[in-house]
Amino acid sequence: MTTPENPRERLLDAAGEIFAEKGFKGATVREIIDRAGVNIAAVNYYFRDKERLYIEAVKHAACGQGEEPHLSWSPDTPPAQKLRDIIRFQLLKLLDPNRPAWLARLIMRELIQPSEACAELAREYIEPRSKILFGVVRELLPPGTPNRKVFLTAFSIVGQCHFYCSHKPIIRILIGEDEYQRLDPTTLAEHITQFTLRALKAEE
Amino acid sequence: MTTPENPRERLLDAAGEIFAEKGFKGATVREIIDRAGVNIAAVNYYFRDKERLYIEAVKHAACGQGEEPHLSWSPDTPPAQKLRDIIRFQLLKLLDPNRPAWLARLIMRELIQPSEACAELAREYIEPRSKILFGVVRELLPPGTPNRKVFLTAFSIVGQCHFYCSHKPIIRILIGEDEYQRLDPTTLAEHITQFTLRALKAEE
DNA sequence: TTGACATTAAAACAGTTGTTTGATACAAAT
DNA sequence: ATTTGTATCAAACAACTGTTTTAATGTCAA
Repeated sequence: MTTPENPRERLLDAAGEIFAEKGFKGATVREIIDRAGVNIAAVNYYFRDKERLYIEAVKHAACGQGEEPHLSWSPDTPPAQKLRDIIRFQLLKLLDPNRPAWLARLIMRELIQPSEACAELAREYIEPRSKILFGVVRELLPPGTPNRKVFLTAFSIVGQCHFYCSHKPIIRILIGEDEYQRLDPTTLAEHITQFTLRALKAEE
Repeated sequence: MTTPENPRERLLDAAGEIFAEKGFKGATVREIIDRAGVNIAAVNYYFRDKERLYIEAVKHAACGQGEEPHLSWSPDTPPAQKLRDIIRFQLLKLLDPNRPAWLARLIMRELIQPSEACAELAREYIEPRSKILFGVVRELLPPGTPNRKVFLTAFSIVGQCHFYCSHKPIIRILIGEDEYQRLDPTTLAEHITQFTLRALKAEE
């Protein structure tokens, strides 16, 4: 990512990063303008104040996040393979250090303390994705399985995945830094997939 | 819960609440001492500074929240029953409406932005508890199962439980308020236990 | 060149922050 | 009664915060 030369976007980039890292109160405008390499008066000039900068930074981060590779299967793909793809895709997105990780933190902050900035973000982003998982789970379960069982199963899957992201600091302490480093997304994806498939296969 | 009259605990209670609500930076010591009804110098007197107050407040909220019924089984308890007890116990604690709601937010803040409190909490509180779960999982898996598989399995279990706490707002949106209200801890515990036991039984 | 406008710069502002001070009240022990 | 130590208080402190001001700079058309 090349750093843009116009101060407005430089501010947005720096702000998104630092706001995600330290929260709204924890981040100072001086630190932001310092990383952006602009004068402090620029935040008042391009945005009204710190809060307006925050809102714009969140929107900028959410929209500018590049296109995602869509999950699309051929009609005869076995549901077990679809499940594997979903889990792997999710874990890669949650744990890949190459990806800008601070967007996830921004969203987790909004989970705890929602602001109007990204209130609708979770809804527009998560809901369509969960619909896909619900469908695959329904394929894997016996026909006529009640709705409740479907999403309980789906939550068991997603819960396993997100745990490695949301509770990362604690996992790191529990199993030690060395062991943690060996937990690559592919290994985890395979474990969760097998774990889930066994639980579902024994279902009937 | 009656408010204690000694300033130290009054500070801890007020601090936990406000830190959870606004985060470490967002909360001011003046607001805390105001709610606690003590003088501002008390935070320096009983704790060294704001940060030490924060650490103690987190630990106080996580651990000191009433005595826990200890998990103790007779030597001939089958491991499957132990697992069921652990899951049920955990979910009851995570979703108990009597438990102040701000406790979860406080811990989630630590997960997003770990401070020294997170490390102390993990070592003093979480580690001993996880040891118990690791032991039960080891009983459930075939003898000689490698360590990594043990805690991957344990994380699959804990991940399923904590998901209902950490992602509560999203679950509420996804399945609707009515359906959410019907998700009592007992139902969830039974689902997760069955799900896990099936995954492990098919193991061999 | 001149003037108007957009942009950047440094400094100052006013308010809030965490923290410390020094005095005071109270109790128990000498 | 005097001393000793604990606990509490109002007040002040120094540092940092977001924001504003004011001046300087650059750009481009007339």
